[in-house]
Amino acid sequence: MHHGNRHGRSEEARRSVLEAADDLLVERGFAKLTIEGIAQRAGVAKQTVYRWWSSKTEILLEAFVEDAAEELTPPDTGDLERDYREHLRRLARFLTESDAGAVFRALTAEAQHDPALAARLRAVHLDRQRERDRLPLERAIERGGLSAGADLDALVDRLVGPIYYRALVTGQEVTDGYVAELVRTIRV
Amino acid sequence: MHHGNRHGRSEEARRSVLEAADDLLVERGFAKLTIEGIAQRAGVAKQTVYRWWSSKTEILLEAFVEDAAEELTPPDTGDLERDYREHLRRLARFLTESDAGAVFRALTAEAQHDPALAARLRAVHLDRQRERDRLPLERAIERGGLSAGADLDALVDRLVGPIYYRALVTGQEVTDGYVAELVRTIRV
Amino acid sequence: MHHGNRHGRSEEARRSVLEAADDLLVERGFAKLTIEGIAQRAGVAKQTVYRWWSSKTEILLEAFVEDAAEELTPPDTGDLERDYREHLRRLARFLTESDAGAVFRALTAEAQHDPALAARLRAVHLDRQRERDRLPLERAIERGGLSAGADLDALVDRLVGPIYYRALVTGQEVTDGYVAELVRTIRV
Amino acid sequence: MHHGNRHGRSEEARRSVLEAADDLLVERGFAKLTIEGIAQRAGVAKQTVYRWWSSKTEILLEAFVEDAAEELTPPDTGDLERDYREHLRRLARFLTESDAGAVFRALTAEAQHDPALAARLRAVHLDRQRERDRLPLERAIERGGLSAGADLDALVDRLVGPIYYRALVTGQEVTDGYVAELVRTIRV
DNA sequence: TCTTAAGCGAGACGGTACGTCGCGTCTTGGC
DNA sequence: GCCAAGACGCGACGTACCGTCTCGCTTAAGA
Repeated sequence: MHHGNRHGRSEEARRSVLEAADDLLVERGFAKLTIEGIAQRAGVAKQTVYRWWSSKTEILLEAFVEDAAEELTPPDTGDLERDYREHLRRLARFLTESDAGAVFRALTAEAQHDPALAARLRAVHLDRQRERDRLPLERAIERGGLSAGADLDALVDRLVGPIYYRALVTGQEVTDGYVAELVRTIRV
Repeated sequence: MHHGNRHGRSEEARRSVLEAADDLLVERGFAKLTIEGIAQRAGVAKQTVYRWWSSKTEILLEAFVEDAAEELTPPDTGDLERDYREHLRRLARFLTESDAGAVFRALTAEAQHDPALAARLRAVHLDRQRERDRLPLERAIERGGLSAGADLDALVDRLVGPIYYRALVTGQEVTDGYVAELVRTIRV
Repeated sequence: MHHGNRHGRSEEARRSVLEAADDLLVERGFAKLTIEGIAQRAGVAKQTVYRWWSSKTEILLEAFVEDAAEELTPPDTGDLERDYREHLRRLARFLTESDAGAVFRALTAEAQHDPALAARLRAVHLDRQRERDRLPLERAIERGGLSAGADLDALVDRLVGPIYYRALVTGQEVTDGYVAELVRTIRV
Repeated sequence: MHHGNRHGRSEEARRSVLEAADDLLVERGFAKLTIEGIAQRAGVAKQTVYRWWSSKTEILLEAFVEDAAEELTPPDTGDLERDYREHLRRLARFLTESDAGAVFRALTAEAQHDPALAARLRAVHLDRQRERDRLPLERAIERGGLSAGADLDALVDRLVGPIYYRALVTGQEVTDGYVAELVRTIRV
């Protein structure tokens, strides 16, 4: 086995770091997550971490993109409201219960006082997620079940916004009934 | 001027600390906000800070409650939609542009990985704010302009949720048109 | 027990550091002597070392002055040559065999590329030692056994110079016979 | 120009390293002399340095032997004292003012806590230098101007010892008068 | 009036983590 | 087979804050 050479970095070290960061975030929380600790858990030199990442949020971002981004694609049942009921339930569960959701919340939290991170987070995840979020609406327009003139952006916001709000701000539970009522408002 | 006495804390020191914390948060951001720095800026001994607060978020929470909580009361014009248009516009501005909003975002961010802080934040601000947020709806019901059976909680979420979502997550601008369309959905 | 307050540093920490430095120099040698290691062995925070000393040589210098400087006072038997035979033998043993001598050699070594240290070393030790080195000559002049016009500085150099030369440069042994012949040259 | 071949080491790389080491020692001092820095300045891979030398002192030793060892041969005027006056003056100047002397002081300094280096330094330089140092004495004996029974080793020590002592330990200046008086003591 | 105890500014303390530098080892592809 | 390049694990550097502590002061209540 070798460690690093001129033709690029050690993939092994890279994976170790991402996994260690993920594990430690879930185990100890963001505040107690340190680069020193990540390096130690990963069995890697601290310098190796600093060589490839500039901060612990960069590591989390890469880890997040790597293993979690594709989870949240809405289903395609041919029924607009049914698709969103399922999708929003999954979104709520992702935000409040999953490990990947914990990483996402940590990143979103840091992005509040780090505009560069906010931009990166949008670029690598949020923009793509937004496209996935609107898929059922686009399919409904294709099927003719929804007016083509609708402001999809605003409509998506009205669906996912309250979910994020409850998950990130008020901490209120997102019940099936809550989701169902939310989805019913699409018919405007 | 005096420092200390045997009957209670120095109000002067308390104010200095809160102001220093507020200023430094806006100047340097949450990550560079340190208790050591707050104490120095406030001209106060570190021990004095630790005597009365347990963390920098506790200080920010007290500062936030002290100077900002009352800003976000919706107007009462007798017109439901007009009240919310104004209220949501103010909410968006508060979240994205004001100093107090920066403190709120920092606290909400920290609350993502600190359940105790999340609970405190709800207790001292969010619950009360929620009551203020629903005032126009309650007045509309009293006026008979809205069905008494409506689920006000869910309705409030559908109004403020998208605002928080844009301000805290996607960073998209909240335009007057966006607010107007959002408010129009109340009539369901 | 207390650690530090506004009325000066902890004497306990100071002693621990000096002893740890002394011990570690003898155990591991100068190259493997680290401030991190000294702090750990002394049971002291690294910052406490840096607060009071600027380098490991500063620590060694203080330790050296504290426990070793007074060892090398020549005896006073009333016999000039006898006094120097004894003194030079002790000097050789100090330089090549004692722990304090090891510290002295380390400091002299560092002083080769650190003029500030060289000056400090002279100020706190060498100048005083030089005065002790010439005592037998001065007593001999008082007794009338030596011409008052002699260049004492040069004479002292001719006595101690070869001892330092063998101890620090060539590593040749300093035998009793060598010392005896050296001392015999005083009668010029 | 070529880099590497299958028939032995690159003389070009060797020279670059020795020159870089010499230059950097004089420019930055021994403490700031690093193998990493030498390799970079020499335009050579770190591995190439490690392939041929085991430490920075080994490099300096080779550099020292290469360019400086022959400077200190005493003149041969046929006059014992005159030869030594000139030789000791040159020795003092070498030790305190020349670049090669800086390298020598650095090596002697390191040799204080590195017996292997001390032995190497003697083997490659000091022993030979000692032979050069005694040449005038040997010539004087041949000429009959000095008793054949004299202890030449001790005599040489009494001449060069004080010079090294002043140069390496006390830092006092070595004046022409000082040298002259020292040389006068040969006639014992 | 005089003691006395609580709060104060100050700052040293034992720690942990920071981000950087240099160590000595390694692997690679080119010559 | 040596070379330039450079990533790697490692360990120490010197710094910044952490949260705790002791100190001498000021002050006001109560003995």
